[in-house]
Amino acid sequence: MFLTFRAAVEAAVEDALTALDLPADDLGVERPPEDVDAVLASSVAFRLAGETGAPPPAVAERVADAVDPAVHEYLDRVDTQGPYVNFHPTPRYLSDTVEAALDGDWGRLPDRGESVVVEHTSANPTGPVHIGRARNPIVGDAVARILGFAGYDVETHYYVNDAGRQVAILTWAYETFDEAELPEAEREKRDHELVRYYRRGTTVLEEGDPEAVEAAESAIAAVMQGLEEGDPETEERVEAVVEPMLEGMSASLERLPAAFDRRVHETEFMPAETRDATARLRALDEAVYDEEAWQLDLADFGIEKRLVFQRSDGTSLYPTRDIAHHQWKLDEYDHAVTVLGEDHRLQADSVRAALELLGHDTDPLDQVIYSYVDMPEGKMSTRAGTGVDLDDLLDEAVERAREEVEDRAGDRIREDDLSPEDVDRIARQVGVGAVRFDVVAKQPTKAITFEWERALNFEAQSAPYVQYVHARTCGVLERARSEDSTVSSSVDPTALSAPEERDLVRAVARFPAVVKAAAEDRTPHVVATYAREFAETFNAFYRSCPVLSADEEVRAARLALVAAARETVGNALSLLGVEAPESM
RNA sequence: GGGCGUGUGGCCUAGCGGACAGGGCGAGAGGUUCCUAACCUCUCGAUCGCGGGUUCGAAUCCCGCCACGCCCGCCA
Repeated sequence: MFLTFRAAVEAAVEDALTALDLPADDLGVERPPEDVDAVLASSVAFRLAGETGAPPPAVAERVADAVDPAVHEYLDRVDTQGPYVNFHPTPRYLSDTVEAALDGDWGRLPDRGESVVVEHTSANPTGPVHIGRARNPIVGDAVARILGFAGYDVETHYYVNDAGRQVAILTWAYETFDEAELPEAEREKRDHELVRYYRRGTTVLEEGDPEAVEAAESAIAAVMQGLEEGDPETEERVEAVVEPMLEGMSASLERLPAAFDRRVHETEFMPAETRDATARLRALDEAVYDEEAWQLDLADFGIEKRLVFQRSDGTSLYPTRDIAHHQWKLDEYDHAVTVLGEDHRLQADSVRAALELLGHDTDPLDQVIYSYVDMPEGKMSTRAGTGVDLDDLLDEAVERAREEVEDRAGDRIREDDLSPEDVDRIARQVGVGAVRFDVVAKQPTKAITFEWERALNFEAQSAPYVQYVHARTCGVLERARSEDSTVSSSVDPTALSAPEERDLVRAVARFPAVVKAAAEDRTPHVVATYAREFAETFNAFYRSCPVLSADEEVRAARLALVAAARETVGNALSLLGVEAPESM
C-alpha cells in the first residue's frame, strides 16, 4: 500500500512541476519525521527556490496548489509546512492496508521469474563452527529468506572446500594419528571429535622435527595430487572425513536454524572444469608464467596482486576452482549472491576480474561482506582452538532464557500456567532468537567484539521485545476466538480514528517497501530495524487502545488491525529467521 | 607502504543530502482493580573521530589527516 501511495505521490509531484513548467528531475519525495502527520513529503521547494526566485515556502505553496489529489490513488490532500509539501492518504489507505495484510503472505512481492543462488557460510570442514564466523549463516540465511519473499526463486548453497590443503591435512592426520593419543573431545559430536586430528596435524607441521614434517608434507601433497587428478580412491579417503565433519557442523547450523538446499563440493569441478578453466586462463594475454607458476596480471582491474592460478607442481588453487565454480553459477542462475568475510574480499574481487577476462558478464554476481567477530583477547581460531563454539553460545543463550522464563512465571498476571513444554519452547525461541537478532540487526560491515553479557541481553531492542509483540497479538486473537468473535475481512476505516491506530496501520503499510529495499540492497538489518520500530508502534497502540472491551464497530476494526499486525510482525521475524512465539 | 572497511552521548546502535541526530543499555522518578509489566511514561546524557571544501542546507558528498580492523601466501 505504501508502495502504491509513494508512486502516487511521485506522480503527483511530477505532474505539478510539469504543470508549473519547472524541472522535475528530482522530486525530493521522502518520509517526514515522526511528529509530522503526513505519510510522505517533498522537499522540492528548496531546490526550486533559486529557479523561481521565490522563497521555498512560497514555492511549496504553489506546488501544493498544483496537485489535484483526486486523480491519484490514495491521495487525500496536500498541504505545506514551511518549505515542505506534505501528502496525506485517504481513509481507504487504512482499510485497504488492513484488508491486504489479512489476505495472507503480507509483504510478499510478486514473482519475478528470476533465480538467485545464495552461497553462504561455506566454512572449511576442519572443525566446529565458532562464533567468529557465525555472522555468515545468520546474515546469509536472512538474505536468502528476504530474496525469496521478494519474489526470487532462491536456492541456498554451502560451498564445500574439500580440495584444499586444509582438508588434505585433516585427511592425512586422521589416517595417521591414533585416537588414544588425542585429548578428549569437547562434545560427543563428529566435528568436535575430528577437529582433534586437525589440530594435532597442524601442530606437527609447525613444531615437529624436520623429518616428520617432510613425511607429512609428502603425504599431504599426495592427497592433493590425487584430488587434482580426480582419483576416486583419494576422493573416497577425503570424503570419509569431510562428510562426518560436515554433518557435525550442519547440526550446529541447523539450530540457528540455517539449512541449505545443497552442498556444492569443490571436487565436483575437478578435474574437468578446473582444467578447462586453467587452460583458458593460460591462453589470456594477461597470463604470466613466472617462477614456474601461472599467474594473472589484474592491474587493469586495479588489483596489484597477481592471481596465481596454477602452482609450479601443476595443481590448482582455491581461486582457480572458484572460477570454475562461478562459471557454473553464471550458467545456471540469473543472480548469485555470496556472503563472505572481509578477509576474502581481495580473493573474490580477483575471481570476478578473472571471470571478466574470460568473457563473462559479472553483473549478476553480488557480495555481502561481513566483518569477523573477535574475542576481547583477539581472534578466534579453529586451529588453535580459541574462541567460543556456536553450540556453546546457543546452549548458554537457551539456558539464560530459561532462567528468565522461570523468573517471570512467578509474577505473571495471566492465570494460565506454562507447561514444562512451554518453558522449553519459549527458552529455545527466545534464546536462539536473541542471538540471531543481535547479529542480524547490525550492519555486517561493523566489527563486533563478542561479550556474553551484550550478546545475551534480552532487554528492549532485542528479539524478545519483538517476539513479545507477536505473543501479545496472538493472546488478543485467541481471547477473541474463545469469545466466538471472528476477524472480519473488511474494515470500516472511519472506526480507526485514534492516532495510535493510524500509526499502526501506516506501519503495517510500509512492510512491503521494507522487504523491497532489503532485497534490492541485500541488507537484512533494515528488516530488523523495521521490526523493532513496528513493535514500538504496536505497544503504543496496545497501551491506549483496548480491543476486546471496545464498542462493537471499533472492536471489529481493532481486532482486524491486531490480526494484520500479527501477520506483519510474524512475517518480519520469519524473514530474519527468528521464531515468532504464540505465547511467552 | 598500498588497497578495502569502520569511527554517532560512558557503552551498543539507526539514520548515509533536507523539518530540533532517532532507539536501546546505564542512572534516577513514576505507571498494573483494565486484552501477557520480557510493556509503557518522564528525567539525565552528543563539538555525529579531527581539519578543510562543495551546497540554500552535510552525520550523510569531496579532499587531507588520525585511530582501529581486514587484506597484500604457489593457504582457504
